[in-house]
Amino acid sequence: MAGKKQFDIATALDAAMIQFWRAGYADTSLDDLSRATGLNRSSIYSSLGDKDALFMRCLDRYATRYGDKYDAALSCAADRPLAAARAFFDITLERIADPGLPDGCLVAQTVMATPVLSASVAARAREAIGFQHTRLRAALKAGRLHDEAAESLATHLAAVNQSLAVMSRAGTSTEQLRAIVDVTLDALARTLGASD
Amino acid sequence: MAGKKQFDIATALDAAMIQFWRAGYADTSLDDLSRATGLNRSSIYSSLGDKDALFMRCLDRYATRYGDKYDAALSCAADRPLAAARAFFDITLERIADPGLPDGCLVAQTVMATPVLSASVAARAREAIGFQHTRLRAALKAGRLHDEAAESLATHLAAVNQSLAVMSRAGTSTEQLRAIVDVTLDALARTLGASD
DNA sequence: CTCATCTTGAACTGATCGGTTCAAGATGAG
DNA sequence: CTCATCTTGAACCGATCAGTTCAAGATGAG
Repeated sequence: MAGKKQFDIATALDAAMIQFWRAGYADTSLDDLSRATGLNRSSIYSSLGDKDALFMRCLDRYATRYGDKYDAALSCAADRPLAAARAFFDITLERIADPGLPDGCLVAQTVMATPVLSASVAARAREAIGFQHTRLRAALKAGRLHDEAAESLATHLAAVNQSLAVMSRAGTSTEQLRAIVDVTLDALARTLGASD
Repeated sequence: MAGKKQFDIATALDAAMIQFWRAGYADTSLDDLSRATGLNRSSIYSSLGDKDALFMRCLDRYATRYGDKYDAALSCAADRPLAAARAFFDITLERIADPGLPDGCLVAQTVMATPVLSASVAARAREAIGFQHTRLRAALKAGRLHDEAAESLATHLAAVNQSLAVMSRAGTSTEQLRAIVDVTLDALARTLGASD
C-alpha cells in the first residue's frame, strides 16, 4: 500500500466496457483500451489481465449492471405486468438515448461475433441472453400468464429488446424505437386482457 | 481471352459473401477470403478489388438477393397482407435454417459494426435497413392499413426481422424463432381485423 | 530520510494485417 | 509451333497487433 494512489479499477473497467461496447472485441486494440482508460498498457495487463480476461470482466459488469436494472423494472410484474414490461423496455430505450453511452448493446454485439470469439466468451454472452429470457418468463408468469404464453412472449420480448440494439445502430430515431416496442406492448396487453 | 479458363466471379463473390457474413468485416482477412474463394490473393485483388470494394460488392449482392426474395414474399400483400407478412418472415427463417448458410444476417452484422467501418459501407448497410422498412410499409399500405399503422408496424416488422439475426446467433432454436414472429403476426392479424 | 511498493513509459518479440509487385507457368488463339 | 494473355505463388513492404519485460520514477509508510 505504498507508492502513488491506486487508480480506480471500477472507473477503468467502465471505460474499457464502453470501448468494447462501442467498437466490439476485434476492433478494440490494447492501445484503444489504454487510451480509453487513461492507463498504461502494462498497468492494464498487470491489474486487469489480458484482453480476453478484461473483456470477460466487462461483459460480466455489463450483464450485472443492466441485469439488475431489468430486474428492478420487472419487480412490479405480479401486480402490473404490462407496466413492468414497459419499464423493462424503458431501461433499454433510456440507455440508447443516453449520449454518454454507445448505441447498441454489448451483449448483442458479442453474440453477433460468436463465430470468431473464444468459446468461453461466446458462452457467457449466450448465457446473458438466456438470463434475459428467464427474467422475462418469470415476470410474465408472476403476472398470471399461463406457462405457454409466458414462454413464447418472454422469447418475443427478449428478441424485440435485442432488435433495439440493431436498429439504434442503423440510425433509427427514438420515436421509431418506441413504436417498435409499442406494437409488442399492445400485443402483450391484449394477451393479458384475454387471459383475465 | 487467351490463357486458362477464367474463374467464375459469381461463385467467388458468393464464397466471399458467406465469409464476410459469418465472420464480419474485421475478422475476415485477405487470407480468409483467399481460402474461402479458392482464389489467390493477387487474383482477388486484380479482379475483385481491395477488401473494402469487395465487401461492398458482397453487401450489395446480399441486399439484392434477399431483397428480391422479400419483395416476392410480399407481393400478395394487397390481397392477403397477413400471409404476405408470414411469407416475409419465412424467407428469413428458412435462410437461418439452411445449414449451408451462416446464422445471422450480413446487414445486421454490418450495421452493428457501424462505428468502426468506413462511412460509405456504414451508409450502404443503413440503406439496406431503410429499404426493408420501405418495402414493408408499402406492403402494409397495399393491405389497406392506414398510413400511421403501416408506418409503425413496418418499423416493428423490420426490427423483429433483425432480431432473428441476433437470436439465431445466440443459439435460439427454430421453434423459438418461430414463436418470436408468431407474436408479431398475431398483433398484425388483430390490427388488420380491427381496421376492416 | 529510507526504503518497499506501485506506476509508468518505452522497448522488444513474434505474428498477422492489407496491399502490391513480379517472375514463372499455364493456356489457347493464330 | 509461336506468342499474347491470363493466373498463380511467393515474396516484400510498412503498419499494427497482443503480449511481455524492465528499468526509472513517483509515492507514502515507517
